Amino acid sequence: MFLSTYESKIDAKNRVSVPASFRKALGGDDVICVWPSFGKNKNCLEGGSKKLVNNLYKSIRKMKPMDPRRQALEYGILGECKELQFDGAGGRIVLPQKFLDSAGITGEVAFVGLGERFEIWSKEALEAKRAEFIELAADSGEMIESLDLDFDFDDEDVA
Amino acid sequence: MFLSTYESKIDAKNRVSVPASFRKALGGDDVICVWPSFGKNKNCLEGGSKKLVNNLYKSIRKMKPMDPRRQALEYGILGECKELQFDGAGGRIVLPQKFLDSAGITGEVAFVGLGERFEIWSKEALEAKRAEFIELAADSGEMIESLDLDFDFDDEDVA
DNA sequence: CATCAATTCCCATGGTATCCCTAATTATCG
DNA sequence: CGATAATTAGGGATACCATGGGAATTGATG
Repeated sequence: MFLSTYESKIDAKNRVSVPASFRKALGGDDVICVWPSFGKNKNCLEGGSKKLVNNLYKSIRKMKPMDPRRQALEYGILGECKELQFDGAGGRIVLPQKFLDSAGITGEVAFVGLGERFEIWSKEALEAKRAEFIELAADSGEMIESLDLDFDFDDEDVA
Repeated sequence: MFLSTYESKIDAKNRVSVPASFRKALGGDDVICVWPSFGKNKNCLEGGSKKLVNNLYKSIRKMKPMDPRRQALEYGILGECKELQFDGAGGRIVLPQKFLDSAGITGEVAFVGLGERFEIWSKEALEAKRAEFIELAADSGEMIESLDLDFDFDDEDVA
């Protein structure tokens, strides 16, 4: 499970360190999947394990062929997704220039863990985004307690 | 179940002892999850077991993708939550500097048990907060008696 | 076939976080 | 009240991680 936010730098070769905890969450996988987010006001990259993309693919195949949502997912994710390999023991990946451009990333990036997927933001863009939703957020305690958290949990469900 | 309030000090390495009773409430888990509260006037950290976060995650996944509450929870909790490991047998965790800053914590902290979750306050901030509550609280006896306490209680339900 | 550019691989280093051992304080029990 | 255990707190050594640079490899081009 990807959690928390980590900041990291991109070097002249477009290399970036994937946070160690994210690598652990991959459970030994030596690849990671990344694609540009196509949400309206989400100027970032998204990513996850190979398994996540596989599951996504399975879900897509269950949708009706002409469903516009299906097409959006097919072209937006499967069609754009890159399987990036870690550089040796360093735990770095190389982000394609095209991806960096589309997310407006230059020097510093932030990895944001969101459960079974994560997002990669330009550091500044993320700060702006955060300010935006904190406005919207009510009291987090209330929000938590409004949820049904009282059920048994099976660890197998979440990596 | 996290109950009561305990005070504790932060050392130069940002280490803090988690109250023994809280550790027992975790039932042998060697990690604890903490994130900054994003409520408007809640200048503290929140935390709970890994299981709590997992359940939270499951609840979030049931919400509509574009629900602003969902995004607030995703970015506010999952995106911020750190899985902190206990330092050996000592029962201490290291709080990230960022967290301390956001909660205005310097030297002394207070753990406040709230059932499934707990809060970590700067000692002074909590005292101020308490004074505020006591202002608001009318007759606490009446308040307790207004609750529905007439049900069977099963110890198993609460860790 | 030679040259240049781009990418991949490998090692080096500085900083940080983790682990381990020890002392002081507090709680528990006889 | 005294003795023992458990918890909290402090400091040093170690391992890990993020990052930088250089060498080797590949691929494209003339």
